Amino acid sequence: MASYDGYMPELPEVETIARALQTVLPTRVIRTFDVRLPKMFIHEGPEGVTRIIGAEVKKVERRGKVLLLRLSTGVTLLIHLKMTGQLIYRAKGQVKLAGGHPLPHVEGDLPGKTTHAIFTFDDGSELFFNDLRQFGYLKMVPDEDVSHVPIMARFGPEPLADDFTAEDFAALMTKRPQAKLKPLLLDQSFVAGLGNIYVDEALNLAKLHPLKRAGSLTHAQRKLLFSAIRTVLLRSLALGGTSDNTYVSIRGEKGDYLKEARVYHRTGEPCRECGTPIERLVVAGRGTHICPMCQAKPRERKRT
DNA sequence: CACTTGACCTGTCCGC
DNA sequence: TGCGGACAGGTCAAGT
Repeated sequence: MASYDGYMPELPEVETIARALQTVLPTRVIRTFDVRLPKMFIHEGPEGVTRIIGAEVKKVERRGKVLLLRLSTGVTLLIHLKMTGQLIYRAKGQVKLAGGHPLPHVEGDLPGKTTHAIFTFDDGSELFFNDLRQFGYLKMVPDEDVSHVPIMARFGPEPLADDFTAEDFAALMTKRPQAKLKPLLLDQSFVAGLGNIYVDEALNLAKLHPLKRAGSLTHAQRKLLFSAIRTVLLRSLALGGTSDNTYVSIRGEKGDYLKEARVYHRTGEPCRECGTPIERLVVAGRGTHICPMCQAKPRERKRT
């Protein structure tokens, strides 16, 4: 069945990268910025790299699945890894990455043929942006425009934010009663940062079928789904994310969440709760994994 | 208006 | 052994 495995950096993976970069990049000054595949570097106006070279990295943040590098020159770099993007950091003189070579899809030493942009810093360290499928991008935006970039403007609440409560989540659900749970949770304007892996994981933990309508949930189920989302995200964060195929940390290390995934990538394997084989179906055009026993299929009323 | 589909890409897997 | 097609999926634009 399933052939090539994606790896999908979602909230836990992007957060893992952001935290790691935040420990090494601030106060570093960018000495060179080499864009090998021009379409991966998006910027307005003619200045291009002139606002990047010589800039000091002030802070690294995450919003949804987007990384934000705040620079001292009044611009922010928005980095989206989409499915197969990697950011690999190498200290000066470092020979081997912690995860060992070769990185997925990077044969031999860096840069590889999927390396599309390279930063070098004042201390001799380097940051490589690799992307097998070239869907990702680096977008340079003046600080004052960041919140107006469409992807940023659309984001819904951060599911792990302290001030985002179960009641807030339940209230949002009542506004989308017709929506099916899976496409709703994948919608970044509903809640930011969930992708295919953690939607499947959260729905299974909450014992809810992905085709169930949001409006059909009881209040208890809405709160249960909220806590399930937080549980799977926090657990994955603790394990360094999910490495299905190409995801690695900035030091080349894989994440361990897949080892204890409940349903994702476990088609045919026994449900950890009841032993029933995990099934794969397609919902909203995406591979979807469920336990058919724990997650009862909703009775769909025929439209007349 | 809400939802679905296709495009963007490349490597892997499967069938013939 | 080789080749073509399906598939993987985040986001956006276009279609229903």
